[in-house]
Amino acid sequence: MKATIYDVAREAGVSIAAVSQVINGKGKISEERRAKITEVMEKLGYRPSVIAAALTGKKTYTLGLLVPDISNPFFAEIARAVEDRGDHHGYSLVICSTDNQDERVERYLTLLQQKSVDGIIIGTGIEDIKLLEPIRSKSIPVTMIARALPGESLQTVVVDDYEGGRLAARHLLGLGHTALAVLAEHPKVTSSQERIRGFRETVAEAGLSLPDYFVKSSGRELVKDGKRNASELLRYAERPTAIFCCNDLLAIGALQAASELGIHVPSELSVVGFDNTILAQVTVPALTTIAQPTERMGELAVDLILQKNAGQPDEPPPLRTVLAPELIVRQTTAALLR
Amino acid sequence: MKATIYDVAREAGVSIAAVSQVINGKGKISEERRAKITEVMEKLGYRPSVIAAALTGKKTYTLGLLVPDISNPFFAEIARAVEDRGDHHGYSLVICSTDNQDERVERYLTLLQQKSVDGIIIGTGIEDIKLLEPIRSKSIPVTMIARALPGESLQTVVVDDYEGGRLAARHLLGLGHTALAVLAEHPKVTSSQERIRGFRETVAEAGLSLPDYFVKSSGRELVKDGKRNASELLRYAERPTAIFCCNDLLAIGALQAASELGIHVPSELSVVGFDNTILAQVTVPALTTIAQPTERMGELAVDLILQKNAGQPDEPPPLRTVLAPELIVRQTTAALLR
DNA sequence: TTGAAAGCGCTACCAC
DNA sequence: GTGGTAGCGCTTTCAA
Repeated sequence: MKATIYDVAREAGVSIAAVSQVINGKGKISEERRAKITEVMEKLGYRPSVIAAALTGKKTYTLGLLVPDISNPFFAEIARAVEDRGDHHGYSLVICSTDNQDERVERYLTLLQQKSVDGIIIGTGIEDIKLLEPIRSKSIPVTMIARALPGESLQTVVVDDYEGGRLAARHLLGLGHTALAVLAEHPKVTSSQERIRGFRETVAEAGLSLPDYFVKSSGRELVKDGKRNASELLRYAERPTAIFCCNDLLAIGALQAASELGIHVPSELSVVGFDNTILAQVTVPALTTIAQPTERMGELAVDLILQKNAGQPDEPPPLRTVLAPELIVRQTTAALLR
Repeated sequence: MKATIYDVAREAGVSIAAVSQVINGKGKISEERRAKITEVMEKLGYRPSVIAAALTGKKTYTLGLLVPDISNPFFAEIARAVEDRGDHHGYSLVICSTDNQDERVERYLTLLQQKSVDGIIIGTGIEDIKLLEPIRSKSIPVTMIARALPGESLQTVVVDDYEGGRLAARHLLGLGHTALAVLAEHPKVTSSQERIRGFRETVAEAGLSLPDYFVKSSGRELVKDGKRNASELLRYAERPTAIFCCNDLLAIGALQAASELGIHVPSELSVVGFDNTILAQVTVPALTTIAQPTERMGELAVDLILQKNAGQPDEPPPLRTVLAPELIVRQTTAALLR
């Protein structure tokens, strides 16, 4: 049986109030009693119930994290970063894979609310912003991570997707490519849209264009869809010499398509990914990609939601924190041979 | 402000007991009152507090999952499987990355206990079995997944690691390899030990031996350590023609080492991984590996811990469920050329 | 059918 | 310093 605060009090011959005091290290107790109580707690293997404490208004020390899919390497990394920082502050993490379905987002949101989590970090897209209404009105802190919600005034921690797209474009342009294509995620994924916007504008600035038929969207099966779409692109009479993929999974698909079609990477085709997941390090050739500072993002998101702005304790936290992406040049990009 | 059961009761002009009844769909209430109460709940956006309900002896509908590292693709997949099955039964999942450190295991275990989770699924190794004592004595259901604890009478769901090792050995032997080496995980990882045992015995049955200097253990940096160890192996005057790696990450390291040394895979070196994570599909050449049925494992572990043996409701659940591994032949293994 | 009331384990306030 | 006690939100008898 689990020991309760009453068991400890009785065994130590004191009141539960006294026990509560030593649990929370507050109030005044004689050293003697404190020692006695501590000893009894030890002996009984007593662990205060977070549930009961939470009911009296204290926190649950639990955070919720919504991601599209925890088995997606990028989000697994985000989750790890969030978990670590949460743990650092004494919080644990409830994981919720939404598969990008609003219906699941809604379910999880009310579930987390019912469980009285102290905050919810959202790293998944939400189509219908109204879904957030219920939890906002219950004043549960919410922070977005790796995904921005257009027009919403939510705290957000993202990488500069637009700039990431620009980095990719500049890199490819610098290598002499002029026939550029893009493998996008599902059209509703905002980060993907931004990356493409940055890419497209940079390409335009170079006096080139990115025709619509050179931009392919994917569904849920990232690798497979990426492969299929890349395959299509590479079969055009005038095929692209470089493909910018909105994430590493899509890039893997592109690499597979190229390999299957006997198109050599990077001499005949350059491929750039996004996210710099572990996958980028294991492909051969190793994938050139745009890195997101996942660890930093996790830290910031957690600190923000817990209102632990270590830095300037008085300044109101920024509503939008945009981190710089970084181009990681590996082996899938090269100057165009002719 | 969050609405409570009192708010609903007052607003509907009934007692909280009545509200409680409609929440739980129990007891007898007139259709009229039920409708009225439901309406008020709706209007107030009322969501019963799981915390408060849990305090009265009901469940928390939360499960804990311990894994070495959620950012490791294999465990991310296990987590997804567990999450899905838990969700299926109405439970949410708290993730705990232990980094294989007993100290963290201990911390997380008491934390989960304090949060009154309804069960803990452990997918990480534990050196000191005594760590489980506290939670076992508090009678919190515990189930092991993907990892077995030697000599412990805990419900366990694992793949047949020994058989997995045999599969790998038979495959390699069948291809004509005689100079076999192994890339192991940390010596304390039991699943790794079993895989090697199966591998070694099968090799022995073929009249060959697996010298100790052909078996290398790794630390925490799987890919890096795998690369370093493989590099060493491949530099021996008499180098192995095939390497069995205890997981895909190590195999990636081996692939990188081979590539760096200009040793062609699979014509000069065959590599077999373990786990069949997404990584195995993205390497080039694609990795031959031993698959674990992660989805099924997640289902079983959750059903076991929740005691929902759909099958035979009366039979006591098996203490040890061993699932069959499967050899997935891709492109990193080939017959030995000479 | 319905509601009053006794907890569940803990915190916090208030008297002593 | 110390302990009594009123809740926190909900479930569950037990009378009415």
